[in-house]
Amino acid sequence: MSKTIIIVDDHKLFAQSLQILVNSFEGFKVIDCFKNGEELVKYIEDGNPLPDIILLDMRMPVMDGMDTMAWLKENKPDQKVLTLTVDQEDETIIKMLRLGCRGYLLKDIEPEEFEYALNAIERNGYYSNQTISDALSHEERKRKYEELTERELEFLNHACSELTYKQVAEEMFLSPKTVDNYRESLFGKLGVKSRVGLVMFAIKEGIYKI
Amino acid sequence: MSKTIIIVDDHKLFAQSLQILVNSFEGFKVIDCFKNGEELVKYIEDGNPLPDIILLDMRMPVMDGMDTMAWLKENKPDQKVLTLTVDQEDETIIKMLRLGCRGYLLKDIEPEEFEYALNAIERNGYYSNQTISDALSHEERKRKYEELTERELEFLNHACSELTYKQVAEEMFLSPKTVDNYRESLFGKLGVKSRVGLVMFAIKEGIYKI
DNA sequence: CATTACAAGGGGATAATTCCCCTTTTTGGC
DNA sequence: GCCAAAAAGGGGAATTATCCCCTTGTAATG
Repeated sequence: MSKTIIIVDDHKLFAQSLQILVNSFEGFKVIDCFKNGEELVKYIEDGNPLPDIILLDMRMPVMDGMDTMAWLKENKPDQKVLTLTVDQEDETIIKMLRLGCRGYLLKDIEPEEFEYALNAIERNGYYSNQTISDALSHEERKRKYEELTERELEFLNHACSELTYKQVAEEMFLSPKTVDNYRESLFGKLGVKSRVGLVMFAIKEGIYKI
Repeated sequence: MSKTIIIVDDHKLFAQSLQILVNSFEGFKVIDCFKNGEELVKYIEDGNPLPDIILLDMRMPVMDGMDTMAWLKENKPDQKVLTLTVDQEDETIIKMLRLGCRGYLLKDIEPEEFEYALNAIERNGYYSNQTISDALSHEERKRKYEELTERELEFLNHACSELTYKQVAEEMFLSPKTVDNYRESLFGKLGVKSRVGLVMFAIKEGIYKI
C-alpha cells in the first residue's frame, strides 16, 4: 500500500511537476493538491482522509506555511509535514521545527535527496540535513549569545586580538584575575575550551566584526 | 588662482551636478567635462592645458577609467587623478593606485569629504581613506597568503580549532617540534605574534571557512 | 658538484593560558 | 534592611604557547 501525499503550494507549475515526481517514486502517491493552507484546512475539517505526509510550501497567499503548520500543531499534532521552500532563513526553519514539522528542504534539492527525505520521514518520523543542522547550531549559538552580559561581550572582543589576557585586563581596567574569571565563565557558557574557541564564537555570531 | 579640474564621466547628470559642486568649493574650478577617456586623450593630444586634477569615473563606454589611467601613466605620469566611482573592488582600487592615481572615492561620499580629498591631493599629492586602506591591507594579506606552502595552509586550518599544537601535530603526523616551526615560520611570514593572529588571518583570507 | 631552499626535527627557557576552588564587593529587587 | 545574583579579585598548579637557536635529510637548480 502506497503512502499518501498532499501537496500545498500556490505555484501550479511546481505543484504539478512535483506531483508527477512523487508518483514516480515507489511507495508514494499524491492524493490531492491545494493552493494554500485554507484549502487544506477546509479539506481536513470536512472529514476527508489525512495523508501520511503533507508537502508544505512557505510562501503562499491567504494562509502561509507558518500559519498552516500552527493550525496543524493545534488540530492534528501527529500529522507528518515536510516543508519544501525556497527561503533559507534560520529563524523560519527553527519556528517550523518548533511547530512540529518533520523536515525542511530547499526546492533546489536533487530528486534523489527528496525521495530519501520522504522515506526517512516514513521510517524514522523525521528528516534532517545540513540546512537544518546549520540553523539549529546557529540558533544554539544565538541563544548562548543573548545570555551574555555587556562586560562579557566587551571581553570577547578583546579576546579576538593578539593582546595577552594581562593586556586585556589593562584595557578593561580590571585585574588579570578577573579577566581569568570572564574567560572561564565564557568557556562554560559557550561550551568551548580555548581562546581560539572564543574567537570562533565571536566571529560566527558577529560579536567581533572582521 | 583657482586649481583647475576636468571631469571624465559618462553620466551627464552626475557630471553636471558634480561640476556645480566643485565650482562651489573655494579654490577649485571645473574647466571641462568629457564623456569618456578617449575625449580626454584627444583633448590632451591637441595640446590643451592640463588641469591640476582629473576626476575620473571607472565605468565608461569606449575607454574606461582603467584604460585612461594607464594612458595617463604612460603619457602624463605627473597628472594628478582622483578616481570617483561606484564600485568597491579591492582589485580595481589596487590597480588604479599602481597606475598612479592619487585617491579613490566612492560616489556616495559626503561633499565635505570630497572637498577634503581635493584639498588633500593639492596639498599632499595624494588622498587616502578607509576604502583604500582596506584594499591595501587585503592586498597585503593576499600577497602573504600566496607565498604559503600547502603544508602551511594545512597547519593554518588546524590552528583554527581548539586542538593544542600537540594534537595538531598528531593530525598532521608530525612531531610537535615541527609544528612549532610551522607556527614560528607563519608568525614571521604573516606578521602576527599569536595563535589568535593566525586564526584572524586564516578567516580574513578565506583559508579557514567558517 | 655545489648551492639554495625547504621540510622536518630538536633543546631549553620564558611567558601565557587553562583549571579549580575560594573571598569580597556591588548591585538590583523585595 | 535583606537576600540573591552578578561582578570583581585571588592562590596555586599544570599545561600550552611562544621564542631563539641549531641539526639533518632531501629535492631542486644552476
